[in-house]
Amino acid sequence: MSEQLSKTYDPQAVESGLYDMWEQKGLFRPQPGKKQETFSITMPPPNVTGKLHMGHALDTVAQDALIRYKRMKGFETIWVPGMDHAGIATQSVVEKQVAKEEKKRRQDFSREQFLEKIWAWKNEYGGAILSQLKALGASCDWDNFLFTMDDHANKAVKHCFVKLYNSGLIYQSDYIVNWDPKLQSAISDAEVEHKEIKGAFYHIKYPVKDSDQMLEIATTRPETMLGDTAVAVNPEDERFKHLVGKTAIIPLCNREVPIIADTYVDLEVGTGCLKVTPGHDFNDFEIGRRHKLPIIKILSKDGRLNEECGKYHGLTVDKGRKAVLEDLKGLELLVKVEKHTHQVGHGDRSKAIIEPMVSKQWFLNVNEMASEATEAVRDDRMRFYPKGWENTLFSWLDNPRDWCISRQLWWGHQIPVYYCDQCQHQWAAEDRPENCPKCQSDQLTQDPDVLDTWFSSGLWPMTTLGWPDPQMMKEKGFERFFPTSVLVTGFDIIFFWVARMMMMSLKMEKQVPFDKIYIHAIVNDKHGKKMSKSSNNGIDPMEIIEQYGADAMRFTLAAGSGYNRNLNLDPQRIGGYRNFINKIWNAFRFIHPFLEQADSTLPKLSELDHHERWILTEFNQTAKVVNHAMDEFRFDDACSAIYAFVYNKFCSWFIELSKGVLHEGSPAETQRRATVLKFTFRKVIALLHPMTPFITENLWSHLKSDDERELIIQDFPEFDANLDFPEDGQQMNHMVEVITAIRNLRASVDIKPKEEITVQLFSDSAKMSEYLKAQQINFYQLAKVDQLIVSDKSVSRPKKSLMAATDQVEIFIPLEGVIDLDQQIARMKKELAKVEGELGRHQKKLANKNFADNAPNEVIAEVRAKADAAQKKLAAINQALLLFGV
RNA sequence: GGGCGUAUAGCUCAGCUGGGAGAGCGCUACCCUUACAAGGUAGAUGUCGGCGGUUCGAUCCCGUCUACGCCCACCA
Repeated sequence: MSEQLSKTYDPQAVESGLYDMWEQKGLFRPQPGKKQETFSITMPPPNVTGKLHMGHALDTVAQDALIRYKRMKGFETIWVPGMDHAGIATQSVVEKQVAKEEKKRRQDFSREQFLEKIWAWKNEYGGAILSQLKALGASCDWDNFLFTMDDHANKAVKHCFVKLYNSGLIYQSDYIVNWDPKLQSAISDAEVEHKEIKGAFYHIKYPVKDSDQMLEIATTRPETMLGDTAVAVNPEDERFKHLVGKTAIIPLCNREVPIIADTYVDLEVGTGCLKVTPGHDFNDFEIGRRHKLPIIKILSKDGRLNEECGKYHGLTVDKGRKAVLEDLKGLELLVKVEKHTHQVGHGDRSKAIIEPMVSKQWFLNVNEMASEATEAVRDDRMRFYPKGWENTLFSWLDNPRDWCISRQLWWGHQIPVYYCDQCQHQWAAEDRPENCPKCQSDQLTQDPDVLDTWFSSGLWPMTTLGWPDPQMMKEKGFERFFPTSVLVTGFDIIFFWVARMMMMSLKMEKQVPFDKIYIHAIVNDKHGKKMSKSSNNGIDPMEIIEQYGADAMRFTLAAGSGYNRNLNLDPQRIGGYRNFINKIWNAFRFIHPFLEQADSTLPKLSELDHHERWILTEFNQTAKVVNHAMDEFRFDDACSAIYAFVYNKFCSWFIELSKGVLHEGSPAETQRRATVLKFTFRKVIALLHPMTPFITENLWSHLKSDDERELIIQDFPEFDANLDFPEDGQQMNHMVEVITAIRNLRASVDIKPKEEITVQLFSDSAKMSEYLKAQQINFYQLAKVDQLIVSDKSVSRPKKSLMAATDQVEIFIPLEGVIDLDQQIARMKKELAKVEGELGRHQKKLANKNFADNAPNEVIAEVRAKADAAQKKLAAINQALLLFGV
């Protein structure tokens, strides 16, 4: 007890060492608790290339708060951390590095060589984010850490793939996909972002063979005409009906193509004639299928025009477009150019313009899996918080398109499909086979593609718990922890990730992957703008932690998190909550010297005094609110309840009221008060621990007894009916009201804080009078009232005084000759008007027959009570005004 | 084009199943009161986006308009 406590809270000093202590003592590991229930969370694995940003911080804080809450409640908890190999992102980083340092391209290396480079990079630079999670206080179980490219994860992926392959859900097909020319890989629909681009409609004439007629088509992508294999019109279109079945000639390449009729063509749009490019347009691909049109690919992997394009071969799409237009102009086939803005797909990673392109890819048929997932949400086996997000999920799952799962990358899980070079047999296998099962040849080739990163992510909640290895599942407690309790994530990956986990888990294990899904807000800057490098409005969590401490940042994020979808973060708020942490710190400094006098248990309840019963009651209410809020993921409500209790109850009143007792009370009183202070404060920091683990654990070390363990595994406070004293609560509220009124009166005439005053109170209630008399000493401490006279209302009131009234008590401060009478009268008249207004409203309501007939009884009673109180107040003020001669 | 969401104090946001509005920050005044000036006490501020409707009563429910977000979508 002899150590010096700094006057202000110093986050660096307070927080340091605690994380290592928790970890070294194994407190993050699952431990059976008193509840006999489990609570598990799988951490959304951050990218190996990632740095902590505010979004992660919020995600982490929400999860950690839940885990700590449940751990303290006595659940056996596990929070499994991991890291994602982030196929595209990581490969790009290393490609850039190699380009810079060695002036080489990926293709200059063998696959094995390049993968070695990526692993080397990963081991050296990857995972910086993990230590940042620790700085935040994330109490995850590092012993169960998993990297998505670890052997075990790889086995899980292969196991799943083979199962799906053998059941026929995974198939290979020449299909039109989103091709990212920068990555030179296919990407899935979900990875395409549509952005508005200013382009143009080019109207082009196609000659009709053996005629002088021309068909006018409109397109935003004229260069794709080099791949046209038909022109389509609507079968009902009178303008073109007679041309159906004839042949059109594609200019520039002079290809003869059929003119076909297809209902897809809209009579109203464009010219009514549609050029059909099955190789490079999603709709045209479908039309092509219906009409068995040939497919001509005009682009190479890097997005340039290929050898099909004759003289345009080698040009980029952009240059090709210009050249094509130039030539059309020369042939007088370019009719007009209209400005037009339209949506163009971009790769969400590479930002490159996506080219629809036919290529051979692997697909997962998700039809059935999607409806299984939908059903599981509809019948409440999984529940979204807030519930509204399930619509977002449904909108996607309700019209599923097969998922393109192959990527033409090296970094990732290589597709476990093998080809026999001898007999062309193709099959999938979990372990690399030695021989072809058909012809026994040992000349085998594995499919070169890797799987979409989200394929492995989709298995994540299972993989991290040992699936599908029976031994490992046993060790990691799959039985106990799966389905996981809650998934905490942002709405931006509902499609990418949440939906995929649902599908995979239901397919593989016939179980949902999690019971609840808490979707938290996206963190923006204080004006609601997305934080981004280009706007330069990002707030770096690590800088905040350095400046204000992890606890202040955590509390800020938690206080801003409920069912909202945006959290607009104002750094000033963090400062405000840092002050709150400081408040806690100083409350402790106040209690600190008295700890030695405190007992370790509360005295008999009958011995507690009024204020002690009151603070225990208030704490009880707070604990109730916090528990409820935490169960519903209302971190905002939990935080504000604690915040209000600490400031408005514990510090402002209980500590203030305790000063007299502690300094001037009898030894027994002092000891009792010290005991209650300690008892309550211990509870408060326990209640706060999920939000602000560092300072609370630090303070706990001063407050715990020798045989008690760390706060992180202490009981979480809950409502305790034995410590609930409603009557004391009500009385105390009256006293607070009276004291506030006195302070108010003092302020109104600038009575200096140090100046002592006399106050006369009048009340009709004997009980109230008695109570107020008993509180006399507190009036001195809280409002510098050195003389308090309490009388019943038969006693005449002092003249020319400061006067105020509550519904039960009249308050007079006699200051004859000192006060400005007119000023006081004006103040009282203002108050009078306010109360009159209130009363009028209530009376009007009560007089309304419809109200009396229809409103519920309790509402009527409430209004009547309010009217009553207003009436009494009004009478008191009126009477006082009479005394003033008004 | 469809869908979702948001409009409440100067700023950022709460407001539970309808009974007449709250918090934090900021602001004003006065205080270095022996836990804390990262503090204390007191205070000011709102046609609860507009217009209709339901109801005894609407910030809350319904309709509609306006503004701003976000998501989805193949209008060539």
